[in-house]
Amino acid sequence: MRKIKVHIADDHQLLIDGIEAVLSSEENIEVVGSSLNGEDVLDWFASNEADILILDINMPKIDGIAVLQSFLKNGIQQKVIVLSSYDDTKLIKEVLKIGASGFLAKKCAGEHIVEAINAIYCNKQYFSESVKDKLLSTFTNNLSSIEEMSKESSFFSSLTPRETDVLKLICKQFNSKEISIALHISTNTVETHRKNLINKLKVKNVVGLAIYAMKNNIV
Amino acid sequence: MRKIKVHIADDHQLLIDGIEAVLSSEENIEVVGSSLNGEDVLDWFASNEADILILDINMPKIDGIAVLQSFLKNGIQQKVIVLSSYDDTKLIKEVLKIGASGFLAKKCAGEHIVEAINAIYCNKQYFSESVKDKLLSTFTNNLSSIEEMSKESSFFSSLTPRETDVLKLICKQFNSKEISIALHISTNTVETHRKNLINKLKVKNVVGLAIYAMKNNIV
DNA sequence: TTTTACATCACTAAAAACCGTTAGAAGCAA
DNA sequence: TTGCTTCTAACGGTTTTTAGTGATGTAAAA
Repeated sequence: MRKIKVHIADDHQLLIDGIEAVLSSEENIEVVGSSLNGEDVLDWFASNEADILILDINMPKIDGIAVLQSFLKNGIQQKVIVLSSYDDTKLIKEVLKIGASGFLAKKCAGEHIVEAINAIYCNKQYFSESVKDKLLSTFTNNLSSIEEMSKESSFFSSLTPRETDVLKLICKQFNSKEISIALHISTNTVETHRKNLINKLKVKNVVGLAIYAMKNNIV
Repeated sequence: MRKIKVHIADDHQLLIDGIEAVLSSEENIEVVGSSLNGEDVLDWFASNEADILILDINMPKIDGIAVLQSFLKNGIQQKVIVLSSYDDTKLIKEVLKIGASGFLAKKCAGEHIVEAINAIYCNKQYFSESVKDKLLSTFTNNLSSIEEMSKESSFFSSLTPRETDVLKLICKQFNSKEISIALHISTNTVETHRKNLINKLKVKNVVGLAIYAMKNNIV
């Protein structure tokens, strides 16, 4: 019998080992590789292949979203199950749009990951219960959700290097003046970057920025 | 042979199942229970016992710190291995002070959890490599670290209910006026709570508050 | 009973953040 | 070349946060 080849990507080795241990009792599933960050995922898939990629969103360097976008850009048809700590509706829609086949919240049980792998291997989709609920409530609460989805697009448009620099320092609780000194630029420039960050990430203030940064492991 | 009884507490069922799967291959270790939040941990330990508690810091309702404090308060001598996504020096020192015997960053490998359980069962301490590095660098960088530790004490002194209310709304990117409306109090009061939060948590501004909230799963 | 912690509100003044808009220079790609 | 993005910078103005200090009522704890 041909086994389903799985690659696991998560920045917590403990979770990788855990999932691997869960899957080891499944006879038709084989873990063929793992990565601790998005860069490693792309490197691995450049010279290897797997049937299914289990991909965490929150990873350092290159995050899960960027990995999916890279697959999309390069026309790689990879079956992906997205893992996330947050079952955020925006996040779910976004990853589905950019090519994920399934979405599992980390709070779901280990058995579901087996179900998800089997379902997606058979070209089905898979969502954990909590995720289904979230999605349904959005559709019932808002009839124009399709338009909204397109508006929400490019929500995860990646930040420029400089914006990332500024964001990191914001999260160190630096104010604009301190950031300007650290980066050797004027405070006006720092404030421009701040404004652009707030607009780009569609948040209201620095708190939104900090939370975005935390959720996306920029900190 | 008597098996080491282990209880696992983490808000991600997937991680619990993973650790359980990792431990299932160990003959001398037995998982006797698990909890998805701090409240469940306290309930469980009220009528059961385990040799070792593997305790995640970031949990909803009652977090890991509060669980440890509760053990301390009630004179319960429980061997605890603390799990955390963040190998923050402050955090490590704090949990050791309030009774943890070991500290594992989630980014460490599954095998280390087995090592940690065995070591702590024999009344030793256990730290993952990254944690050791962090601690050492603090001691070398700062000779007066002992005094600092005592200063840092009560860092995690829990917030009052009202402060928590305000903090939650801050994390929703509400400003003071919006918070005052939401909580039916004056903006002056809201600003007092903000000030107290900033002083109590020893942060510089709202960003520090937001990050604290994220790390402690208040959001 | 006295102290302590908590929640509430107020006033001032300075610092910082936020908003909108404009615009030049550099680099890269169609 | 032209268009696009990024980084840089500036101006003027409004809103919000932060810091410091003080004060009151209430309820629980010592």
